[in-house]
Amino acid sequence: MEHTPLACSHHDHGHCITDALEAARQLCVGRGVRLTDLRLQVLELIWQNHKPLGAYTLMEMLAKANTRRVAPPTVYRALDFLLEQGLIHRINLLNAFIGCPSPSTKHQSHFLICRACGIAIELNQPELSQQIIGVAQDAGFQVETQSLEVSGLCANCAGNTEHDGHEHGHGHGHE
Amino acid sequence: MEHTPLACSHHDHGHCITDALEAARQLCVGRGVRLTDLRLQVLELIWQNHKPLGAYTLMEMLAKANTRRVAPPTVYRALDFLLEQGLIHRINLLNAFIGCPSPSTKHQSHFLICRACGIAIELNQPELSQQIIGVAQDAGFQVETQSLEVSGLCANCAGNTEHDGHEHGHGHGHE
DNA sequence: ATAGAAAGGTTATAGAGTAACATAGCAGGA
DNA sequence: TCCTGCTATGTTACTCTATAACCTTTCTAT
Repeated sequence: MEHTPLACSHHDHGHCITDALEAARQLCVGRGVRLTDLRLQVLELIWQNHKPLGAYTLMEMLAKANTRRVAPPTVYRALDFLLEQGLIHRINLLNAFIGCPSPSTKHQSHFLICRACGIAIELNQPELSQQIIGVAQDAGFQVETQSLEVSGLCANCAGNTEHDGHEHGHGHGHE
Repeated sequence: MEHTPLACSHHDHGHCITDALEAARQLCVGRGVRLTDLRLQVLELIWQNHKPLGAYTLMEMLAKANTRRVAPPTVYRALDFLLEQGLIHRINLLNAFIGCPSPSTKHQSHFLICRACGIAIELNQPELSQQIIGVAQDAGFQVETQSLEVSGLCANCAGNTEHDGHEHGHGHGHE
């Protein structure tokens, strides 16, 4: 990560990770479900940064970390568990997964995704959820899950491209 | 389709198709782009009903219709064209594609998707788009595309399951 | 006519996800 | 304690989704 993408710029990310892992541990204990080594390790890898990671990327990371190579079902099962517990979200736009910063409160999946640096910022907008439910109800539709994926440029990347020149669409390499 | 799923219930779908194809033709002429036989045929197949269709399903349909088998790149190129022209939308949740009823006006991709019958209902809610843009701006994020995919039960299916009993999750077969 | 661009054909492969079955590890009860 | 059953993980093979790379055909404009 060359120019430490945006939300990442000004925070101690180690703190994000330890907080997320501790929250996950407590939450699993409270629910009586088992946060095994593998599941914890996958969660930890997902939290390495604020960019969604694909299942196969995670497999490679696990292989590097463990010297053992895990097969797809292994990582998908861990991901399924984490999804069920609300510890991660799936970004359909990218076929990728990202850590949830507030797993203890039930909420919908609303993300801003930067096409330049790849970061995904989770929104916390209950009013937006409510408005969407309202619109759906007007159509007689009974909402179960919401997935909002907004693509564009994050504050950092939009700022950078504007300084660079007037261009805004070349996604200057990032990883 | 046994119990003609919802929005499909009470409309002349042949009309949907002819309207969509005519609109597509005019739009392409106006833009000076070529709506070739293949592209038109793919669009027509997508409009067969209001359910999103996968690329490989389309390939099979093309094979049946044409006696010739087309390879994946062929159908994906047609889909790319139709996406670029706004004639169809991609439903990320399903890896599938669906016709756009109003391709001439630029708009975002907002859908209600029934998990029981598979129908996808496109919303037309500029205020919702605006609210999303507003929320993004508050985070310094510059929006380029929006994808809202709401999953749940459509009016028809919610009604049916409630009458059937108290169950609501068996997605009683539909095709 | 003919060059260049655009569209489509073909082969091969990458990427994402799951089915089915085998094994290991952890629980609680006799 | 041992047994039993459940949960988690390992393994193999496969399906589904999508694209790379290269070639041929078909338009279009001069």
